[in-house]
Amino acid sequence: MALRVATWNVNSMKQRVGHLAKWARQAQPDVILLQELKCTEDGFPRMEVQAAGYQALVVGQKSYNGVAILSKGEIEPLATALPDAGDDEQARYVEARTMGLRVASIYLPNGNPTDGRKFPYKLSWMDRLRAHARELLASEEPIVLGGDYNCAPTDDDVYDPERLAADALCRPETRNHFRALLNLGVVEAWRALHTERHVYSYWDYGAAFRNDDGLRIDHLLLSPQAADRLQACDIDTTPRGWEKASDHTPVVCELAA
DNA sequence: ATGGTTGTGTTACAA
Repeated sequence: MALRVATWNVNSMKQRVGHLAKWARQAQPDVILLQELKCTEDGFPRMEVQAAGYQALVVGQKSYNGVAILSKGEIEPLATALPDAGDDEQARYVEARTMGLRVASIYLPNGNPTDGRKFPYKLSWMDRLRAHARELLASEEPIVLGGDYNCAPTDDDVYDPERLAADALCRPETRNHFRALLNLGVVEAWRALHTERHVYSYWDYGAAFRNDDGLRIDHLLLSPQAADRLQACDIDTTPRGWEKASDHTPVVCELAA
């Protein structure tokens, strides 16, 4: 029986707990990496998540950010932030061991607007992620680093590359940092198994989903030991079409047992 | 089209 690992930026856990439970019933993922909870650990709907069949490890903060790892198995917490946090208190990283994997839920900074403090913060956060990923890979474990990377890796992952060329999600600096992460030896699961262009995981609110004006910015990055077990990876657009949807939709991979 | 939308939490900010 294959192991299913999903990532989903839910854009408010409070607003989306119903969608999460409904989708989990249909898709039956074993592990779900969540981003943009927009709640504290105290505000996390633990009972509903438990009723859906999942244990949860939550790193939250008021109003913004927030990440969690949900699992049908036991969760051994390993980290609640990236190393070298300094004065960075934003809840964007959580890591654990579960179902025989090491997993992390990542909410990479958006970086817009690019002319202020946010873009340098994004790039330095990516540097910290890469340094930590290098350490993790030395363990030679099966690892899944999943989340909202706020990076469309190439123009093939963007509905209108020219219009978004200067956006922090597409800027060359962002893409160079993302490639540097891949160059450590991790595999981006969806692209490893698909050649289609212009397939997306995020669409802005308004008419974007209707018009398929999206970006592919939610990714599952696998260590070689996980990538050797990769059997499938798909983007499930169903929940994006539901009433009161998140602006992101889940990405799911299957790993051989 | 110089718009448009959502969520949090307060009338602004982040996305």
